Amino acid sequence: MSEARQYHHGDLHAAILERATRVIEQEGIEALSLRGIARDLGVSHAAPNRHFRTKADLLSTLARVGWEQITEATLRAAEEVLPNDAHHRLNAMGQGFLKWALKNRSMFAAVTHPDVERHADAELRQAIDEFQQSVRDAVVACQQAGRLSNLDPAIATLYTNSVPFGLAMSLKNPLFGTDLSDRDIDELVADLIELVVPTAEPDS
Amino acid sequence: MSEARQYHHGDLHAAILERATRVIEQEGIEALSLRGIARDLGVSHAAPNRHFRTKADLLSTLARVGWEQITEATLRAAEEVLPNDAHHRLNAMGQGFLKWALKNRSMFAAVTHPDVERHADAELRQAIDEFQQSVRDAVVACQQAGRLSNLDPAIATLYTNSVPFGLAMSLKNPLFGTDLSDRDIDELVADLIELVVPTAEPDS
DNA sequence: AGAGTTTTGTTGACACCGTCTACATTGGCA
DNA sequence: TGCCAATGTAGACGGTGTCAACAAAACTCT
Repeated sequence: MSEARQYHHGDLHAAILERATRVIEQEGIEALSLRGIARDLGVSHAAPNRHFRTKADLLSTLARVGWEQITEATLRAAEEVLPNDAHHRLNAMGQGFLKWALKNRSMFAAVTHPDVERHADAELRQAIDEFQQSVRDAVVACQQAGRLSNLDPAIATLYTNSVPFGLAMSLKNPLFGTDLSDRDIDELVADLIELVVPTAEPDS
Repeated sequence: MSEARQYHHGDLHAAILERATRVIEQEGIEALSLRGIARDLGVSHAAPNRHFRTKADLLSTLARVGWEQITEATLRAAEEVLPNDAHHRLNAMGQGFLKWALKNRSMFAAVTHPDVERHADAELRQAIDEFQQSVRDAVVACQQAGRLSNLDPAIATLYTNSVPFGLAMSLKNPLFGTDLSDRDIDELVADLIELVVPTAEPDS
C-alpha cells in the first residue's frame, strides 16, 4: 500500500503547494509551472487543474499562505519581546517581518510576485487586510504612548509597513550588492529596524 | 513612402522597447510577449529576436533603462532643491525616486520584476551600481554634515535606498488598500520622505 | 450492502509562447 | 558595382496553460 501508484493521490492539493515552494526556492519563481509540478508528483499534467484552476490561482494561494505566516510571525515576535511596551512591540514586529522574509524566500517571492495583484481573490485580500490591521493597531498604540503622535495614522502605518518590505526586497536581491555578508543577520536586522522604530529614548 | 510596409522597419529596437512599456502599462507585465509585440508592430514573430535574443534580455534592457532614469531623476531632484545642503539633497533624492516610481509604473514594474535578477547582464549591473553609488555619496555627505554620523555607511545607504523602494511598492500595489487617494501626491511624498531623511532640525 | 452522485485524476486537444535554423531582402561599404 | 553584414521572414520544435470528454475512486443515502 506504499509505493504503488494510486489513482487518487491522497492530498494532491497540499502536495502541490509544498512542491511549488520547493521549486521556487531551488529554481526561482520564474521556473514554476503547473505541468512541471504534476510531473514531479507523478501525476497527469492536468491534475493540478482540479485544485488550482489557473496558475494565477496557485500563486494567489501561495501569497495568501505567505501573508498568514507574516501575520503570525510578526504577532508572535511582538508578544515575546521584552520590555513589552508599545515601541518595543512595534520594533519587534518589524524585526519579525524582516527575519521571516529572509528565511522564507520562496514565500516572500510569491507575496511580491507581480501576477498576484491582478487575480487576487477575496481570501488573499482578507489575509493582507488582517496583517495591515495588526500593524495599524500597533502603530496607533505607539502613538498613544507618545511617539509619532503628530502623524496621520494612515501615513505612519504606510511607513512602518513599507520599510521592512523595502529592506527585505533589497536584501534578497543579489543585484543590490550590499556587501553585508559578514554581518550577523540578527544584529543587522536589529540595527536597521532601530532606524524605523527607535526603541531608545530620543536625545534630549 | 509612408505607410507602405517596408521590409526593414527602420528602428525596430526602439519600437519594441516603446511598445513593451505601453503593454506593461495597459495590460500588466504578465501580458508581455515577444510575439505579441511583433504582432502589434506588424512584423514577423521572430523579428524581435534580432534585437533581444531572449525575453529576459528585453526585460533586462527595460530594467537598465529604468535604472538610468532613476539615477537621472534623483540627481536632478537633488540639484534643484533649495536650500541645497546635504540633508535637503538626500531628502530630495528620496522624493525624486518615489515620484518617478509613481509616474513610470511600467518601468518600475520592469525594475522590480523577479525574472530580471537572474539574467542580469553587465550593463544592467552597472546601471544599478551607478545609482547605488550616487545614493551612497549623498548619504556620506549627509553624515559628514553631522546627521546619522554614528552609523555604518553601508547600513545607512541600505536604509536610505530601500525605504523609498518599499514605499513605492506599497503605494503602487492596489492590494495594499491604503486609502490615500484624496491626498495630494507631492504632499504625501514629502511627508513620507521626511520620516526617512528629516530636514527639520531635531528637537532639542 | 448497493446504487447513484460528487470528487478527483487521465487523456487528448487547442492555442499560445520562446527560440532555433534556414532563407530572403536590404543597406552600407570597399 | 558588387559583396557582406545587418535585418526581417517562414517554418519548425518543444514547452506551457487551459479546456472538454472520459474514467476511476470516494462519498452518501436508503
